[in-house]
Amino acid sequence: MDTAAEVRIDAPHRELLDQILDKWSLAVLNDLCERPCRFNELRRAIPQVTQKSLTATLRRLERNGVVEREVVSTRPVAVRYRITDLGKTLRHPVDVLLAWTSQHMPAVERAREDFDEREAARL
Amino acid sequence: MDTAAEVRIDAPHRELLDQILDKWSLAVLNDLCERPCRFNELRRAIPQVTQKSLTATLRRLERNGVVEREVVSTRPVAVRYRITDLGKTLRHPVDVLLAWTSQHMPAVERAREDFDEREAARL
DNA sequence: CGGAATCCTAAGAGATACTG
DNA sequence: CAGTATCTCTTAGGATTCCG
Repeated sequence: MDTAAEVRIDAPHRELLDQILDKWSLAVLNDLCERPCRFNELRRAIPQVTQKSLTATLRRLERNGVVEREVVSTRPVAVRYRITDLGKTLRHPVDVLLAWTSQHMPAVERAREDFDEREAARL
Repeated sequence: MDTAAEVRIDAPHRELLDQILDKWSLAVLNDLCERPCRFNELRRAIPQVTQKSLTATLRRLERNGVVEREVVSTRPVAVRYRITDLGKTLRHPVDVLLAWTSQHMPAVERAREDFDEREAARL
């Protein structure tokens, strides 16, 4: 795969990454990649998220076109969230990212210990 | 490339991503991938960053083992930041990410306009 | 069920001034 | 040069309550 070696990280790109890689978005996208989900279904799948944050995350993802919100007018209403075609294209970048964290987590943890140790010794 | 389809996004992975993909880290890593840089060199390369945020970013990256800090004891002191071998392995994931934003930015912007328009019409 | 509205706090960002 | 220290201020986020 040839990737650009000299990519500009300007404000728009930075903002987009912030909105798609933020605290809860990855978890939401991951779940929606497997299957469409109801609101409370997502809440249960991501136990630590608050209702407020989940709502905000879903709105943001919807606004950016990677998630779709479908209201089923039963009563009480059912709301179904699903990934869009655009959202599916995020799968690869996200997987590459998570593969990196999985693979290098041990090295990172060693680095942290070393750093903290040196820091402690310095005092 | 085979990437894991079912990766858990637990707290440690989330935290690591937060520390490496945060607001200024990508820009710093990008610059350090090209060449080692002095502190003020980085400041100039990333005009909007404040000294405080740049310091914090560099410390965080150093602690996670992706950036190295070398103090040259001249006077006044010179400090040289360089990417580590571990840091170099971030190049690919980051490039994939930036390739995604570059490629899909137009679609995202269209989605945003549609969303905002619908939002305005709803009121 | 799927939120919206409100209140609150804690972390981060900016600005400014100072230092080895 | 490369920071640290301090202060203020804004904002993201949690907890809680209420609603169609």
